[in-house]
Amino acid sequence: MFKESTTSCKDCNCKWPNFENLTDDQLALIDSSRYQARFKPGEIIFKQGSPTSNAIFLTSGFAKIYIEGYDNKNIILSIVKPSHLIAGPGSYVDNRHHYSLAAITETTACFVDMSVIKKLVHDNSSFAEGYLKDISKKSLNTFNKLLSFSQKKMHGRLAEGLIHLAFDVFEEKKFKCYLTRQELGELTGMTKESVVRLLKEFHDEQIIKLEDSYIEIVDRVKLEKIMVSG
Amino acid sequence: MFKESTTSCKDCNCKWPNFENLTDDQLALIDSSRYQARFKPGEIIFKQGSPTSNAIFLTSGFAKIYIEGYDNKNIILSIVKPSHLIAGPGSYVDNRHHYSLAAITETTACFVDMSVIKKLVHDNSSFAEGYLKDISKKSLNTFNKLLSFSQKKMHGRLAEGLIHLAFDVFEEKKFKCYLTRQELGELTGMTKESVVRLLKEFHDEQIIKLEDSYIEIVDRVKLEKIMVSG
DNA sequence: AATAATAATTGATATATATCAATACATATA
DNA sequence: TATATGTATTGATATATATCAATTATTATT
Repeated sequence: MFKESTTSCKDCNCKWPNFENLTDDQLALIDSSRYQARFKPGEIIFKQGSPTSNAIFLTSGFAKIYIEGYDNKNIILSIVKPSHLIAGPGSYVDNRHHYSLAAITETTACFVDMSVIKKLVHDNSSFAEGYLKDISKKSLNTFNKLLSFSQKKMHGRLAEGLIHLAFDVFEEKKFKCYLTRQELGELTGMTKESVVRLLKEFHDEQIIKLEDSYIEIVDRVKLEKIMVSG
Repeated sequence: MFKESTTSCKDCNCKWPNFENLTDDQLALIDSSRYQARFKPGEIIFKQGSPTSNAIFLTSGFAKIYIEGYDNKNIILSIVKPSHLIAGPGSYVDNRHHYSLAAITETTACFVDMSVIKKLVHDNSSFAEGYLKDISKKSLNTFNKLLSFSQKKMHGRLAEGLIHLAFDVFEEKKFKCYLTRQELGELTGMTKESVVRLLKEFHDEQIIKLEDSYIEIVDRVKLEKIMVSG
């Protein structure tokens, strides 16, 4: 990990949409407190338990947000990409991260001092509302995860995970799956062995196609059916 | 359910702590938009999917917040009591409730127009921060629920649920358990039959004591051990 | 290119927990 | 008081999924 400095926030093409609510001065404030760093796949950007000193914005690459649970079992909450805010709910509770963030590809990230974000939340009510919307949306995602994990069977959860990866994260029906089988399991709540078996099953039934490190959604309709029914 | 009108917000002894951040005028605004109603056990206060027109504050009694999942299986997210805000994350996303709220005891509740709350969030940044803190805290609770549900075994989850009920909700080590076995299952992620069997097991091991509709935490230390290890 | 380390795969087995079915109990209703 | 409805309990059985163990690929390192 080494430091790097590129553009300014003002002309960043992957800035958080909520930054539109800031004045030029306010955006400049973010810019001045910001620093950028690069991470290799697997490197930890921040760690569960550490202080929430910074908000993070990816400027390139993908990373995983994951809860480190009991005996080394993780739950991947989401795969994040540029133009999203990454600031845990801990920032407004106990100033601690309640999950970890790690790069899954080569990644560049901007660090913005959390006190600057908080100041802007305080000074600019539209920005505060944008922040509120953001964490509300994330809260709903967690609800959905809770529901999936506790009421769906493996097939349904894996289908859901694959659809999410293809259409929300990588935005390609055929995508390079940077996640290991282990990580796919952490995303969908099952063991890596089960992931292997089910992926093979979906492949054999020609719902998906496995090719090298690529996964292609072949029959989206069927996969969605499995997602809702299973 | 019939309407009822008692005190004002100003001298309500169970108002949401974040109301301290409001001016007298702002609190009066809430007061004027507020109306109060009474519910019998089991009655639904609001329903998942309905518009988030109002924020709710209980003034007496207990209620359950629950997600209605697939084939009539619910997840009870929490048991709520007076002096807490009840306003789903949907208010800032799609204006729909993503969970239902139902009384579990005789309950009185205040309804406050959500547009008033939103106006105050917009006008009063301290109030907005209080709101932010509140939903952040709830978000962390959901993380914990996700973790419990996906990584703990039944024993651990039940122990966690009982401790929560005794010490956070009813605030008595011996409490009248208004929840049915079915509901205890929805709270802890298991079937009613499993609840029955495990409660009996805890009772036989003298960790808890079951007496009529009361549950008493007899050996809190042991129960906490089960909670973290299970 | 050779070796080590990590990830993927496969099969056999164990286990936690749900489901089903029947009965007993409690509470509400006529 | 009798009847109906919902809830609690118990036991037997089914099943989804994890765990364990061994093998094969793949990727990184010397």
